[in-house]
Amino acid sequence: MSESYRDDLRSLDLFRNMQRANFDSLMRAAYVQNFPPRIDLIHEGDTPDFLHVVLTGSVDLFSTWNGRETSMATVRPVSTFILAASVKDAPYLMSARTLEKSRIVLLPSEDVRAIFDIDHDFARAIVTELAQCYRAVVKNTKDLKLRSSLERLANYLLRERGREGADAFTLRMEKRRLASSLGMTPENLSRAFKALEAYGVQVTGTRITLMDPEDLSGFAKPSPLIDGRNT
Amino acid sequence: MSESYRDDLRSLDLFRNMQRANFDSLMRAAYVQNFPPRIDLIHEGDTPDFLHVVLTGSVDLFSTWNGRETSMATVRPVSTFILAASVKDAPYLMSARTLEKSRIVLLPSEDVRAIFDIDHDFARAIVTELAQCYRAVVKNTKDLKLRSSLERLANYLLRERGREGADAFTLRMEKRRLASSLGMTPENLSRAFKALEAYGVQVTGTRITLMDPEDLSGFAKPSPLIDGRNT
DNA sequence: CAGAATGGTTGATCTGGATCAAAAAACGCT
DNA sequence: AGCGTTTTTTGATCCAGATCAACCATTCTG
Repeated sequence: MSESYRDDLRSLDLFRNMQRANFDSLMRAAYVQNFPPRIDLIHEGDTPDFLHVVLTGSVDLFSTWNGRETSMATVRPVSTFILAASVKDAPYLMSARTLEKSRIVLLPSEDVRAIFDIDHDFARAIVTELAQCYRAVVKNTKDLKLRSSLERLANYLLRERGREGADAFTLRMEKRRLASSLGMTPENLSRAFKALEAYGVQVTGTRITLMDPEDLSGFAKPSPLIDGRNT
Repeated sequence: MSESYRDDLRSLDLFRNMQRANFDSLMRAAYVQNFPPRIDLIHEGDTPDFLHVVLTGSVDLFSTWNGRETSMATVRPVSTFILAASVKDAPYLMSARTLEKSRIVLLPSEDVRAIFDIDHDFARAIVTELAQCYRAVVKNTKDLKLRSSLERLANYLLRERGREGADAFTLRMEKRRLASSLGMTPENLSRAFKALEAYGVQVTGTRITLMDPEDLSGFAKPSPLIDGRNT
């Protein structure tokens, strides 16, 4: 494992405060792998052999049932995924596939659990991370159950604006996946963008410009308890 | 705090393995309160001063946005709620109200965090609990995004049957709340029950009888990755 | 026990969003 | 650059589920 990857991992909240010796031991068991786009990394129902960390590229977490499929989340560098399954040693609830060429670190779940048992700072970091994940999913549920698809899109755009810190930005995923993650069809997303023109949303390909964020915000009614990133 | 309450708490996975001294210190700071039905216990957005434990009765976790409201979960004895907010010291994402007369233990979040810092077994238990909660919400999201309301109801009934271990059972909540927790309207729930008669579902008031669980199951297509209780 | 709430059901209607079909645009790939 | 594939858009139609309104059934309460 190269030094630079090591440092990337060490900079994550999850690994930052653990003891050096434990981090080193975790790293010795780890290995890095490069994947082409659209490769299945894990399949829901499988045993969580590894905790995954995305170093570069991006990964789609999705689920299927009865021939249907929905996008649950997107994982971007540098962050981990399927921590809950790893620490509980319970089957994956979601599948994962690369969206683009991606470099991914695999940490054997067994080692993660072993070090969790002996390193209190690591345990603490895991708690914080899990609580964060839990709260993110709760917010997502509120978004789904309390808002219409148009409202979800509007709030999504405002969140992206917040991330970027600018009124114009580029969508970070293709529209079909955005539609799925917002719980709607691609056709409907297209029409929803049209409908938001009335609130100053301009769309050119993947380029979004919010001409009147105040107006859009008046419609979207964002709430820190649904849209907040840190709360 | 009476002995019997103490034992009820101690029997929870969350507190079972922590050191006696730490458990005692947590109990000293705790107090028990009785609430009548339909009392607001916490309000989303507030600061999480206490970790709550339901001893008797039941509590509804719900969320609101823009004048709408949705039921997120029901907490039944003996279990805790809003653990994530407590350990993160971040605002509640959900509100809570008693459904019936309830006895509830309040543990100051501050003490929970302090003891979490010094008791590794407690930390471990918190991780397990949070991972469990996280996975429950993920399953709920899959239920919402991948299934129609009729399918959600059918699977709900099959899960209740599994819990009870019998083909006939009584709904544990009023239908209006069931509707909300399944993400539908009361009117629609009523019609959905009608529609499931075709699969041997008999409804008399709150009494449900599944005349042909196999047939219902063939329609509902339950999956351990959505409906499983322990996985 | 009457009468008022509250919860549940039923019917009629409406609408958000899905589905189907097809054209247009964007994106590889050789 | 040019061809085939995939994505996106547009239009037409359909359907699940929401809404509105009325009515019935409970249960609470004075």
